[in-house]
Amino acid sequence: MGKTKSITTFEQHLKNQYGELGTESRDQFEAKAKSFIIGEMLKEERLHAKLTQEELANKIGAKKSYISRIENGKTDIQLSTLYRIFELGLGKRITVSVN
Amino acid sequence: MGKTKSITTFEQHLKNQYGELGTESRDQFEAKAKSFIIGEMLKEERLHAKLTQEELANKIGAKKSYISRIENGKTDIQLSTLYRIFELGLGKRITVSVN
DNA sequence: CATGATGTACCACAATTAGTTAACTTTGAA
DNA sequence: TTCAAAGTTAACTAATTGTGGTACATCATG
Repeated sequence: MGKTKSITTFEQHLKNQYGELGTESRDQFEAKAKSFIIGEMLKEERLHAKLTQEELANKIGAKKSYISRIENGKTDIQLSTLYRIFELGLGKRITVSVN
Repeated sequence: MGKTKSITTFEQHLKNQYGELGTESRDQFEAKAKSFIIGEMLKEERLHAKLTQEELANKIGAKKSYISRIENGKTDIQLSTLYRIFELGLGKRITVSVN
């Protein structure tokens, strides 16, 4: 069974990192929250696979600094990147579903 | 219950659209296949909501041509774009899970 | 503490998406 | 068939990811 994380779990954490909602819209805030969640999932899976950021980066032809940025939710990644990292890099299967 | 589509479903369709696997790598091929699947999901949900591409575009502050490109899998979108379209535009919830 | 391994931040640039406009094509209904 | 609405495509610009490289920070452990 796959793991799914709720956005609410990280809301407080994000407020600490980015400050209270104010200047930015709710949408932008949620986008950051979701990048953060993806990052958390990646870190979890990477550690589970016992790989360092550098090893994972090598597997997909990227640099460790890039993996770090994604894990910390600092960048909005493309779908193809999501697949490349999880499937090519970690041998996991990504599923996107609409509810 | 959310809908999930398999990549294999569209493999033949993609071969028709892009030709046989050859010059491009399997990875690139799968990336296209997945963009296509996302597009199919979007079209399905949009029609279910009884919206035209233009109406959906207006809801998220975009143009109909952009929606069309996504529905036809012609562009590799960012995660934030995926969320914006489905959640803001269609009121649906996107879930990304790792198996 | 000292050292090496791991992870993060910063800066710069190339490649690609995001977004617009406008023309063209398809579809469906009168 | 005609016409308008809906959808597709191309061309182009602007914004941002993707990427490399380097320096810095953190962590674990002898």
